[in-house]
Amino acid sequence: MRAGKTSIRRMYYITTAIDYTNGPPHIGHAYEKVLADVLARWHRLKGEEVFFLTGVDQHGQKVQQTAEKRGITPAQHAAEMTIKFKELWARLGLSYDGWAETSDPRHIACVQKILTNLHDKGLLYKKTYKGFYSVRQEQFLTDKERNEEGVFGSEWGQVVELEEENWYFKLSEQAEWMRNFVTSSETFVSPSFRKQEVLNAIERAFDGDLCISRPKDRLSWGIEIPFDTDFVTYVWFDALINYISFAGYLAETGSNLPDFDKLWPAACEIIGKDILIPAHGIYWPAMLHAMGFSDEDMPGLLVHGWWNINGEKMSKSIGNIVDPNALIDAFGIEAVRYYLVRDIATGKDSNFDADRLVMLYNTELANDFGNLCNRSINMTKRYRDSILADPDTYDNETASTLRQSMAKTVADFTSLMDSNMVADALASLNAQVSACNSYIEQEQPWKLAKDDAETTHLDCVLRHLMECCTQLASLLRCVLPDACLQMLNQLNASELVNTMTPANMQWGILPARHTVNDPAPIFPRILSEEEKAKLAAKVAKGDKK
RNA sequence: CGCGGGAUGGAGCAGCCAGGUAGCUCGUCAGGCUCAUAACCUGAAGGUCACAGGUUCAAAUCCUGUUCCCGUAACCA
Repeated sequence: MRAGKTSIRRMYYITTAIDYTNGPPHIGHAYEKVLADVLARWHRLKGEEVFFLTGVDQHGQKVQQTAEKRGITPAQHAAEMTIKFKELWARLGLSYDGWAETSDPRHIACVQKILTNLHDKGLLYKKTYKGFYSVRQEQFLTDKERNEEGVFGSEWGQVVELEEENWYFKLSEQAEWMRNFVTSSETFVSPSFRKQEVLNAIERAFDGDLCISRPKDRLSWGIEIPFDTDFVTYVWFDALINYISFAGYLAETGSNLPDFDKLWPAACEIIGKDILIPAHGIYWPAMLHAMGFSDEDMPGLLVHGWWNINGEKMSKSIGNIVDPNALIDAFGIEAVRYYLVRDIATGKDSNFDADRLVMLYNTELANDFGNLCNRSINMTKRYRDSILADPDTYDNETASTLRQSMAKTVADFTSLMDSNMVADALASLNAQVSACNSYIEQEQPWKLAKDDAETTHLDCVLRHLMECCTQLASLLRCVLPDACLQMLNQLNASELVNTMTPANMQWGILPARHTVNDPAPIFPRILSEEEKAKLAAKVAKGDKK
């Protein structure tokens, strides 16, 4: 549909679901955004041009209701909640390039153009629906809502029979295309086990068409339907459109939005498993196809799992919502970012456990990686006045093995991150950290330092350690940007790795006579008072020995 | 009823798609080291891979059935 697209240099376009501004953000919101940020940073690290979009969904019934209860306007309530999201994202260091909020006039204009186009094509129609309506819940009820006696229970409050006109999107016309597309596409949904769910859902979803409007007297907080101004459009043609509206689709000149042809299709739309069906797996591609997008112009969906709390689903009614701000207050940003992508296999569910958060931070970051860098730099400082000798003056078996495993780590990390398997990528990195710590034990640099005959041997050991720390820190930057920058600064290597991508990362980043800066712990251990006391007791005991 | 996921040493997980000595982290125990954030390294104990059949020279992995756990259940126009 867009001739000459191949000549344009494509960017890596990554999006997240836009969060509903009914309530404040919880750990599930934070997970999705951190995952997106890590992947965005990874692709930037690879030298790709990246556009990372996230934002908020501000319209709808629940926002309007909550605002009414609070005695403020929906716009005010949405704006307040939006600030909470933005503040959290700033704390977590999210590097998004675009911000999508559905009350943005540019988005509204795009939605209205799309609706007009579809209306002109005859893909939208108006029809009257008659049914039972719950005044309290403000929704129509189906037979499913009837209880065993076949009546609507008291939870629905007053139920009246009501007749209402609305606009519909001819979803059913897309069924055959959907079936073919989802069956044949290798990239539309990942992980692959989700594809079967979408296929199963297609058979059920296309019985009828999709209602896309609400009369204004029932819902005013939304985008007005341009050709029938008594109605606003309802959720699908509002929220889902953000992925293209903020990427510059049908944008006016001077709108300050990106060049759509460079971005689309999105390489990675990150969503939770709860909104795959029907919204993103069915409605979204059907909408795009109706708008004229071809198979090649469909986005790739990355469907992530959920954090459960003590084996239970996180929910307001159970009252087990985990507040990301409180977590950051208690454990710091590095620990939270690390945990959220380390302790869950992308796509699967995991159980949230603050003890594991602390454990993973203390062991993998503080004890293993942080301590490796610290002890290595410290030895360089102590034994060599912080100056590395020329390379190639000495070599041995252990050094050669370490170089090989370092190269393999870069390759493994790359292929795992490219498959969005962040937890596994971090595991491969940790394996190399262990190899480095093991290398130190084997070589015992503190002994080499006492032996004049081992001068070049010691130089070799220190150089290998510094080089590994530099490479490891530069890879880990996508997960822990601030901490790794500090580490690279201690290594005096932040400039040296700036232009480096994993693909051209080779042994020998640090030049001859490279000088490192003074070491300082970057990942201080998280200890409770009780643990501190325990450690002190252990030490006292050890001293007596 | 349907659909999806899961059941692997004390805990949490990977491996299963493309069968071939059961792996990782934490915990436990025993050693070692002293450069380091009282961190690090080595070794050991601990599993009939939910159960029952089948295919195969060979099954955690493929097939069939069973049990248990979790999620979801469209069409709420």
